[in-house]
Amino acid sequence: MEGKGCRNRADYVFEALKREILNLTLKPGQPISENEICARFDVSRTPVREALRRLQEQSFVHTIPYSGTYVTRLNLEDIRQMIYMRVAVELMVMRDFMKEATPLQLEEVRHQIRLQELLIQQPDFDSEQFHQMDARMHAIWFEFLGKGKLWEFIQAQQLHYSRFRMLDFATETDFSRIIREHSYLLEQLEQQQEKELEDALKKHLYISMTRMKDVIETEYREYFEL
Amino acid sequence: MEGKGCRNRADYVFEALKREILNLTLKPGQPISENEICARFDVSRTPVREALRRLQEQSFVHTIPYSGTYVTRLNLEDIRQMIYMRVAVELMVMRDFMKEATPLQLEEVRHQIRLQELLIQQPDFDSEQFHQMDARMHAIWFEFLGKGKLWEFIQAQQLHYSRFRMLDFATETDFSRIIREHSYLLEQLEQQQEKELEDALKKHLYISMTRMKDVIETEYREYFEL
DNA sequence: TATCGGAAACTTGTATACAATCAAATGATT
DNA sequence: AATCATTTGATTGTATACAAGTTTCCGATA
Repeated sequence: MEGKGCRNRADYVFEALKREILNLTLKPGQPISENEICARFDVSRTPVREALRRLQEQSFVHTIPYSGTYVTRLNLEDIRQMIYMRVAVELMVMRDFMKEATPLQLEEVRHQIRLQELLIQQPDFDSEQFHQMDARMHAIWFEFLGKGKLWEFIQAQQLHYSRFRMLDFATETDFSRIIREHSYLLEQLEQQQEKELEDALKKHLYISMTRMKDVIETEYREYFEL
Repeated sequence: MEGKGCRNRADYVFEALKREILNLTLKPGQPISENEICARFDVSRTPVREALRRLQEQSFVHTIPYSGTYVTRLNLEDIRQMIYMRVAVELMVMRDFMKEATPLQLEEVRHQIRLQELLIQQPDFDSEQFHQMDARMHAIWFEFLGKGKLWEFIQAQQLHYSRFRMLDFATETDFSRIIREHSYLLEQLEQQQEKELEDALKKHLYISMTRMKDVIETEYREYFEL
């Protein structure tokens, strides 16, 4: 019960529901019954409602008064604009980093890429592990620039995008492609090739968007708005 | 009571408190008494607590269990990184807009700038009006690119920055400077001067940061962390 | 006087009862 | 059989009582 930053029952329910929404255990569009949650966690409606209001504030659920509460559906256009934002921010971070990167820092980045290569060579590696390593990879640029909080913020506000990527990961098989792209990014950064860096980063971040277009239209259509 | 999107008492309290926090009626660091709020709005603790939990989720207040609830203080480093993000996003938007701007759209921007000039020539103009016009100005780039939602998002996540700017506006007297900067931005955009555009935008957005440094250290020190 | 202990008065956390509203099922009417 | 009004059961919204913990204050004690 008291795992992580759960200082009370409302926190616990909030974290649990958030986790289930993010890993798609609770499906987009699915109705959520307050009383059912109460029974599941053996708490009263008060902490459950607090959790739901907080989830609503982050647009993970929406409530229709006197009617019902539902897990929000994914919105492709919103996700597209979020990725646009992330490209813009990460590009500026990389350009700034390019100007002042020390050999020690560059080696640290290379180290991260080599770790990724070793991970996917293990026969039973967990895609969740890779996800974390990928995030760590992107986080490093920010931290070296003293913009760690900004990365935290970007991540926090991209949780819907991460829900989208959850769908993506099920179909992803070629992890080596991602690593090759990381290598290429570092290469262009070291050689101060601004234009190539920009194009590569855009491609790297937008690719899941294009890959998923058809999957959405068929299998998971009901997970999306419109 | 039912003004705007207030569907219930909790919504009403939330909007009211949020407004008071943003315009600094409720001062950073100030304790908030649930019972006092109850008395003020003549509602029970339930909707008040819902409002506070939502405000907490947006980091406008923080609650120490069994102890108290307080308006969050401003964090200069956080604000700095937020502005960095905004520069990155807005710069990319302007660069993209530069490539595909139509004469009609450019005229619309010029129109906005002229409106600002006319506004500050009125002897009794409201600085809040100017604030809105300034926001409208920046919003236009996004809308023309079909990224309106992204601007909404940026704004929503920059409410702390807006709290900071509230302090700034009290001391701001030279609104014509801001308008001159807008004109200059448009000029560089029309002439496709990427480098100059970038420098001007950075200066335009970072300037309040540098202007406020000394004010913070003296008059409003207790509004900030550290 | 200074320090420690404990009671009292605050704070937030939780459970519960009930009110308000909506949505679906039901039955009367055409 | 179809339609409309009503009832029934669902949901969320609100008030209140009490539990749990923290802080403050005051007095006993060294």
